[in-house]
Amino acid sequence: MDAATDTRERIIQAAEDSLRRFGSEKTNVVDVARALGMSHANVYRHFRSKADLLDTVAARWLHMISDPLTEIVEAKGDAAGRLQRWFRALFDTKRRMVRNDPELFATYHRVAEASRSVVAAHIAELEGQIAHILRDGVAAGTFVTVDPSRTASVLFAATTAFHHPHFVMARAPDPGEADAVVDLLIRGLKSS
Amino acid sequence: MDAATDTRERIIQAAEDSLRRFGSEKTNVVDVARALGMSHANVYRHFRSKADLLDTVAARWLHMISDPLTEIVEAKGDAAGRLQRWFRALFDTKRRMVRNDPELFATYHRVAEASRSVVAAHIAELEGQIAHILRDGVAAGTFVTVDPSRTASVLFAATTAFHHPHFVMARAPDPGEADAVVDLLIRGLKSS
DNA sequence: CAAATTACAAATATTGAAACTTGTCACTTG
DNA sequence: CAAGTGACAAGTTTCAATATTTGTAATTTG
Repeated sequence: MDAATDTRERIIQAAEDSLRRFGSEKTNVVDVARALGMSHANVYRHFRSKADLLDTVAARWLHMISDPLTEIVEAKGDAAGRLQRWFRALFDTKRRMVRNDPELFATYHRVAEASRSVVAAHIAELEGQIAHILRDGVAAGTFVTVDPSRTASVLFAATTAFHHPHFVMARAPDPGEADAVVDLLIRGLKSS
Repeated sequence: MDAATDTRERIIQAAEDSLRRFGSEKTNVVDVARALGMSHANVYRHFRSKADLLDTVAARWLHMISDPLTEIVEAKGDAAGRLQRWFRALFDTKRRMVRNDPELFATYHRVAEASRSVVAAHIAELEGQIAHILRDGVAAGTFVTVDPSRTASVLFAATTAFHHPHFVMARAPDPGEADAVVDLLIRGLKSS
């Protein structure tokens, strides 16, 4: 890792610290720089803007959600079962994050919301994972799907109430109901 | 209609006027009273609090959404088709309201959000309507549902992205995708 | 006497001057 | 000369004083 990359990394971590300790409202470039003993102008040598820095932080946070799910996507065997496990894992991660530290979750949600393109990439990543499982299921004859990519976004939309931060924060969603929705959707995917 | 009921009605309408013209932030009891040429203390003879008045206004607005749907609920014939039409009508009403006057929709949404119990009653009303169609479908052998009431709330949750004000306001939902979700759910309801 | 009012306390919101934050640029340093 | 700094303009936020709003109670009116 060269010096510039290291400094960049330290700025990102200082920003994460600031978000964790003071929240998104009170996080500013001057304080992040001061925590590292550098001038705030130097931060602007490594990031084009405050938004650029926060986009980077948001992207990392969202990867903490999507990365562990790849294990389920790449597993072998029954596509329907994997789809069910994938959704359960997603819902469970969100619920756990909110329960562990609601403040921090709300902070990161606010930061992510401000980065429309970062969120779009995250959703594309998740829908890509669903599509992957669907393709397996279609190949194995489990699902009747014609267009896995389109169906992935249909499934993602149909489970909004159980993974969207807005709802996970407002009222911890009922896992039983989440299972019932996923079961109903999977039954639909299996039926001709 | 007696005099007290009439005054109550005029206050409700003045509050609606104020919300339409000035928004929820700038609507206050003093101005509503002034618009009617009465003292604000008199408003408190007819409503226990400002929240009570706004709850009443919110309930009316929500009834403009749920009431027209009863026609579909009470129609005869194919339950699956009625369920599809019911959801289409709901999504379409929301999308139309937002498109016609986004400001006013956002205003009423904010007012309704402040009245948790009024929103809960609205959701219960809508889920009751779905359950009614489901019972017809189960009776006719179209659906395999065991518990219409529970399944109604499952369907309502699975279509959140297409009827929840938050999403309808943020990005006008794609009607094609909404149809795809409802189709998939109905296929699930039909399959054993 | 039901409907409404005036007058008031407590909570909340507005406002504008002062302080802070973002972003840039010419300049310094190892 | 790549990495960093100090000083600054423009935009935004904060804070305390001021004003408004909510809700109550004693009193008036048709």
